[in-house]
Amino acid sequence: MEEAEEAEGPKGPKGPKRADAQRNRARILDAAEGVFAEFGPGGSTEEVARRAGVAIGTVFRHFPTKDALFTAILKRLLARLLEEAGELGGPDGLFRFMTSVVTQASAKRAHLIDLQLPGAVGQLRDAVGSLLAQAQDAGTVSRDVELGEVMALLVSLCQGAVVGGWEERLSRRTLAVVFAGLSA
Amino acid sequence: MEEAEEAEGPKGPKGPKRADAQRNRARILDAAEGVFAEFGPGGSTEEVARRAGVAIGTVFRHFPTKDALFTAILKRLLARLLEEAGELGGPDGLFRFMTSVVTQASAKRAHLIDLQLPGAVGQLRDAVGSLLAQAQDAGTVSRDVELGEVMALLVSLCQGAVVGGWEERLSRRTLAVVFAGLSA
Amino acid sequence: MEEAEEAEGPKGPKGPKRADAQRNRARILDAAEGVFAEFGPGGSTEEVARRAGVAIGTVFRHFPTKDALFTAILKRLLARLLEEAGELGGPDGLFRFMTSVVTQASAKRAHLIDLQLPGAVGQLRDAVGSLLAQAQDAGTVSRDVELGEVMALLVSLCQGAVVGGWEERLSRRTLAVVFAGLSA
Amino acid sequence: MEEAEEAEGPKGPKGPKRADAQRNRARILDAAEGVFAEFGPGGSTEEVARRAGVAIGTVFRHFPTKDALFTAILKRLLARLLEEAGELGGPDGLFRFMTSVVTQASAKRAHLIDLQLPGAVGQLRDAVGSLLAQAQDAGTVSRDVELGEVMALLVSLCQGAVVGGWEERLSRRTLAVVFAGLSA
DNA sequence: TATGAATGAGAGTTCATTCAT
DNA sequence: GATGAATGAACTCTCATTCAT
Repeated sequence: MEEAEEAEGPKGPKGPKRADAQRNRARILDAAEGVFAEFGPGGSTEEVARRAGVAIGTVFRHFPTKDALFTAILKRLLARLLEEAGELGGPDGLFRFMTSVVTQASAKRAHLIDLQLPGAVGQLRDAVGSLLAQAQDAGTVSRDVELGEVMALLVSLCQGAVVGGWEERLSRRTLAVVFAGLSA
Repeated sequence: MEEAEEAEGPKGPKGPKRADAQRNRARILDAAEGVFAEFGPGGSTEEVARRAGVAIGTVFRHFPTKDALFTAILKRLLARLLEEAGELGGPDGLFRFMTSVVTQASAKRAHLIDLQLPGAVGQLRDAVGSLLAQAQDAGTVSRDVELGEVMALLVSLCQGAVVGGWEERLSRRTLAVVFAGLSA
Repeated sequence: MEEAEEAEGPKGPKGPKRADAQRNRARILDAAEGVFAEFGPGGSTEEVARRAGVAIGTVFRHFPTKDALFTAILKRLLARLLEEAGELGGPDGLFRFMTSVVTQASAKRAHLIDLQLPGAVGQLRDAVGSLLAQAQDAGTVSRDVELGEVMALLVSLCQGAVVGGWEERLSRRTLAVVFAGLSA
Repeated sequence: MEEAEEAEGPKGPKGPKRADAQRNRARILDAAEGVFAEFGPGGSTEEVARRAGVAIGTVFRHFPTKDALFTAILKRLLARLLEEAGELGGPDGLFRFMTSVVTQASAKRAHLIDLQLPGAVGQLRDAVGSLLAQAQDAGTVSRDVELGEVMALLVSLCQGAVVGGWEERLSRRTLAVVFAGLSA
């Protein structure tokens, strides 16, 4: 319902949505990402409206509940991750993807997981699964490793990076341990 | 006020605190642990009172703010972890400690980190550092590994276990990857 | 936010505030004046809302704290007093002003002073000072009298009228004694 | 009920009240006077207990409600005033009494009036009436003056002194105006 | 009699959500 | 479609009062 702008061309079947409405939608999402990153899920919707430069009513016109906002944020994040995963591949595609995701999480302090989107993990799982297979084919990752623990590690590292506020060096060294474990 | 159990004068327990008060304090902490595990930091204090079977005023007599409750929970958790760490040791003491912590986190869904206690991480860090040194002496963990990434991994895995609701098998396999990485 | 009525830019009223909002603001102030007159500063904000016929949230939208309500009430009262003082003058302007203020205090039971507004007393002091000067020039008030005691008497009489619930006759006779003292 | 200690000798009909109980009663009254002077009627009873060095239960054993505390404070104050009034007399007895009362009010910042005791004003009124009569007989106060306005002025000046925090000079000058008015 | 832990109604305040403008 | 005032339930916290110890 809300993903119209990504899945369709400029004149998709949804009809000619007003330009300012689309602009507002994006600004609200950006603002919300910042607010929830800063204050957690408890961040107030009025603060979102303020940062987006719109009135509170506009926020609720676009996202009828706070949960809808959460969902939309996660959906957008997921789309970006999937796109990135699709562009990667080869022996160290998995490692590069994990590094990228963890780095982003750390930088944006986005609580990737507090905002649960049913099905979202599934899609990401497929993409990671593909990267894992390629890495195992190339011998970069041991055949003993299953997708389950890779996802678990990915999620864990994101959370850890967010709450720990990891610097670049810590991030690199921590990932190195995990990568060594996956290779063993 | 809350540190009675560790900081006592030479003449024993800090005054004859009434038995029912002590009982209530413990019940409130137990209830709060459950409530915050279930609803996150946003869980309501009234729900805590309800589960503890006391009136709301009693909760606030024992813990004058919600934050004081958070702090007390974390303090108790930390004390337990430190005790456990003290009893472990030897080549695989580190691994057994990490396993235990992650398992507990997963079972009790305690957000170990959202509740920040100044100094708490420091004490835990010391205890883990000791276990790490023993493991490195025994050759169980590589000498390249630093305490920083061990702590980062420990925190990450706890967070991951909590949000992911890991089953026993997933927990074991995920830890195995990390342990392999530490040994490499 | 509250100072709109006196501090306005060159292009008139600070934005087209909605009519119902302005109406509500006035009704809340009126209601609050009554509630605090009746119960003192301890009067409840919910009672204010009830009397104003709005929900509690509306009160807090207009006045974000109880103190802001106090301040706004006093500001409005002060504005009225200053306006009245400006219109008076001549030999018995001071006496007429004091009579008017005390009468109002008695009638509305407004605790003129418990609600302290920084600067407020200063402005009133200036206005009273002007009336005093005129009275002294006309010989109605002795030259020995200073502004300090006039203000002290004014405040005292207001307080006394409020707590004493003075009838008209008592008010008149009490003021007569004070006026005689000022003339002597 | 509470005035036992003033009205009776050391072995009055009330029986041999325990010494510590009497001591506690006085300490509580002293503490309460200070607390209510500092925080107004909103001052908390727990603070009273703390300052008196007793537990909260003891406060309520002596004064079953907060209002009872108010009443007792006022009663004690009144007794002192009456005693003082009885010792004064002569031409300027009234003026000296008023000066003394206002000075005390200013010094102790006691809100003499917020704590209304039915009947209390009556007794004080009689005492002041006697002083007034003597002053009028001596010609110090005009025969036109009635007791009503004297009481009103006394109460007003106390209130004014309390909220205004009068210094000695201001107190003296303000009273001088009033006294001039009474003499005229 | 003194204690102080427990009570619970009620306070001020916040915030997701609705709806008249 | 956008606005922002209004709503009211829910929250944290306070305090006069009760009662088991």
